[in-house]
Amino acid sequence: MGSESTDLRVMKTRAAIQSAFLDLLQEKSFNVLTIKDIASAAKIGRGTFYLHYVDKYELLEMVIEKGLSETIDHFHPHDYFLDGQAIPERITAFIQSIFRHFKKNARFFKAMFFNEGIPMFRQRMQKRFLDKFQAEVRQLAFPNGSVDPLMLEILPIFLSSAMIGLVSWWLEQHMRIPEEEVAQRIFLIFTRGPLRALGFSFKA
Amino acid sequence: MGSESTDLRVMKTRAAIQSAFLDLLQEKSFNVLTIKDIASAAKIGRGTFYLHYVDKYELLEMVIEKGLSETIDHFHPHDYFLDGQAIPERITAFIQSIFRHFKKNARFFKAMFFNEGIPMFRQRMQKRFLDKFQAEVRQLAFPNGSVDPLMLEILPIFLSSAMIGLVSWWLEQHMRIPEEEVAQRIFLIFTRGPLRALGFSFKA
DNA sequence: AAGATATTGAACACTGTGTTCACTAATTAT
DNA sequence: ATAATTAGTGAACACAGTGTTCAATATCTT
Repeated sequence: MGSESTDLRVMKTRAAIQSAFLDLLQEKSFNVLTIKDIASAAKIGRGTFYLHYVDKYELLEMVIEKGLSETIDHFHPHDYFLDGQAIPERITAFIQSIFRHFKKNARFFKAMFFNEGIPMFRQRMQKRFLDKFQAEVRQLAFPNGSVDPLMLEILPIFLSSAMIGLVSWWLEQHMRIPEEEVAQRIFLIFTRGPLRALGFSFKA
Repeated sequence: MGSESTDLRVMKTRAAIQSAFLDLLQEKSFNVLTIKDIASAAKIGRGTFYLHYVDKYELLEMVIEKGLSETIDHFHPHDYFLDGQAIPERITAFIQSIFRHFKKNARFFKAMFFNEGIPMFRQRMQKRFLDKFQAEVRQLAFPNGSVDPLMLEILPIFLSSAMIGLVSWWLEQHMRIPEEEVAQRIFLIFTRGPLRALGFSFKA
């Protein structure tokens, strides 16, 4: 049951299971997927499935974990700031790289975002982003030295929720709009704020 | 099976089912909930459940629909703007009222946000917000007359994702922080933008 | 080539589903 | 109040999916 094994048969079987699983998730809700479905799509015996995973939830767990750790490595908030100044080119470059990563792994993310039965994927993904962010943000030199602690707590949640929502929308639209375009608008929202980005001013 | 019925027995039974259901969702994943669990918590026969709902998914559907339509009525974006100007007091008042609504219906929202097995709740809720927003935003008078269409598409998604994320975080923290405090920070983000809200400036 | 290990497929008990049916209880209409 | 109507009960049933076991077979490793 150990996740590592060099036996060819094991590797082939697991790859077949995971690939068949992702394919099935494009068409059919995770809720109604049966082990029989997965086994026959992967062309293995039903009993064989149980030699590798306790149940379909563990399989999902493994697939998610793999997908998320690959994703999180693209994320280095620390690089986008220098001495309390944001570096615009790096920020837009980062936003674009995020979108490209999602495009490259669209099969995985479409399954995760849009399959009706996947539990808590957004939350899990967000948690991973937040953890990484927290770890890196402590090393940041802040302007003025002191920052409002509540703002420091709220903002990462605000931003990660917003970004995950946007990426999900973009995938849902089949990546219709070039990532450069989207990234540019996001940058505007970041720098000017949502209201001004739409052209609003404020009443005194 | 019609959703409306004035028969006392029917109303009592349905109320018992829905309340037991929400209670169970606080402790146990929707995935592993059985009709038997629900029936015995609601103190009805298992067969009786099927007189009212096709399966547990339809029950969930009904409960969600009820919760969301009550929520969406608290939302009147149209009121927060006047002739291309945002009205600060109204915006903060609105943000606070959102948080209060979630506090008042915490049993429902905790189940929906944090129960492992609820499928796609965030997405569904977001869609309802977006639809309402779209319907109202057309009536808005925009500054300069013309607005970047892509920005107009992206921003509602950005904001609704962010807000849903924040509310969910706030509930998860057991509403530790007064809604006035949170609303004030959100207002800052809206007006100054995320980066400036943290005190960053920009390199040319 | 021999030994080790993974896969197979059939069988098994078990749990939950969704339906039916005759019976009883509660509600509504007269 | 009583009759007519409708809802709830509880037991039985067939069915589908689960997770396990076991001897036989296939495939890898050394």
